[in-house]
Amino acid sequence: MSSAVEPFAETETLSLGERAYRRLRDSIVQGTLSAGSRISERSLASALGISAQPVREALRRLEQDGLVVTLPRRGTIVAEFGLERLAELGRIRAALEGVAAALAAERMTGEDLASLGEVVRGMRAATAAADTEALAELNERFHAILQGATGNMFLVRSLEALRAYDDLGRLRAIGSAPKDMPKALREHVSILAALRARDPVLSEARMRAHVLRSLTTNGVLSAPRKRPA
Amino acid sequence: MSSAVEPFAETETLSLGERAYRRLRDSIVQGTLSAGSRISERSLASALGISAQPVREALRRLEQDGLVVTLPRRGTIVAEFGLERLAELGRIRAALEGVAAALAAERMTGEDLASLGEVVRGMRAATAAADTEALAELNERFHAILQGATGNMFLVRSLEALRAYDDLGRLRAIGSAPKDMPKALREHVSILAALRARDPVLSEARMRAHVLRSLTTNGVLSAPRKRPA
DNA sequence: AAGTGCCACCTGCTATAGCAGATGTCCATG
DNA sequence: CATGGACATCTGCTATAGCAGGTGGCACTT
Repeated sequence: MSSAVEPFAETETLSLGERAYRRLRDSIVQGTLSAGSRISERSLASALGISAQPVREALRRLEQDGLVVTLPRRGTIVAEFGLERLAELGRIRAALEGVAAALAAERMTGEDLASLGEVVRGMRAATAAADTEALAELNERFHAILQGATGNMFLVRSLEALRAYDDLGRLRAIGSAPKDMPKALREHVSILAALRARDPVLSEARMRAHVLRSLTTNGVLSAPRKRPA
Repeated sequence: MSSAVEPFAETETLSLGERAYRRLRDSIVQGTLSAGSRISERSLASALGISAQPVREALRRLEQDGLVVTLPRRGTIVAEFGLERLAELGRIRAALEGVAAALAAERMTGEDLASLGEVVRGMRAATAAADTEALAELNERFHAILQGATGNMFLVRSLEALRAYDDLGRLRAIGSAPKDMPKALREHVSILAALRARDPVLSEARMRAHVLRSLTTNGVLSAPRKRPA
């Protein structure tokens, strides 16, 4: 386990607990810390070159995210997730992103809409060039701008946690086929249109459908299940 | 502030951090710790008769719940919530409870359905007797059984956090009029019917509508807004 | 050889001490 | 009287030390 984690490199402005949290989070999401691995507060602390408290703090937060379970006086291990569980979390994320879209449709400023338009324009170019890497980043920006426009920290935090599971599922399933890139582009365009029209209901429906469709093509969600609205 | 919190009474089996977390959570929800109150790790620790670490741990978790914000090196204060924010959180909760209902419709065992039937039967009696207190408890059981049937810890945890905001909103608005009790009963009955039919889409729609309607009669949600499906 | 109790070790958990940074007060200065 | 700066004091944050409980293995017994 000490081989999976390295000490911190440079002095940053974030607290050690925060840094340890993100570090562990990334390690779990990227699979560096595989499911079932036992994590010791002390050994991990010495591996990171810090004390035990920040590590413990990070583990507590990860536990609240559900990425880790700790048996009192026994140990802490990274949680395991079957495909079924990942599918559940995907559906939850779809619902939350839908609500985020609805809120954004009501609250978004013209500046936000302009930023989104810029992102979508970039998506069109990246799709034409089949640049999957740029597309992934643009997709992240798209959702980040939208969620940020809601101004709701709870929503942002929850979706951030759910994204971790999403990445975790991406490891299990084979990478999404590049042939659905045009489809994703069309969906983003239609979502943006609904946002511009300031239609919460339509924005929510389209966003939710988009996330669900994305999950099915990723193999996380099996059936193209019937959905409301 | 030290007058709002008292030392722990007896030795329980839970960790001090966990106890402090729940204690503070309840105090915030019940309004004992009003919004904007400054919380000091040290003073709160001495008030509870424990050390500072468990308190800090609890504050970190509360921060992740969004109930508290902490400015580095400056202090920790309980977050403030306008009615608008509470309305947002209510809509989020409605969406999540909807997903929970959908999952429950797929996974619920016959035993779970029987328990729900029992609860609904109790609701019918309590509604006839206008016993609001029993009704509140039964309502809580109803949702608890349903959420537990999903077996999804993330969902349960998130909804638990959201319930805190819900209680917070209940303090602001005047108590729900007792005249909507029959309406709530009918909604619960219809939800149970959808669950028995194992219809995820219908269960979700009805549950979501139920939560939204409940929020509107509580005054948290203003308009009886149009909703999907 | 199989069962059993004991003990060293490891775990999460809590307490104490002390750090750097931010704040407010009080005094000297214009 | 107004203003700027130094210091006491508060804050969150981290490190060190030590606690109780749980595990595994080794020796001893039968």
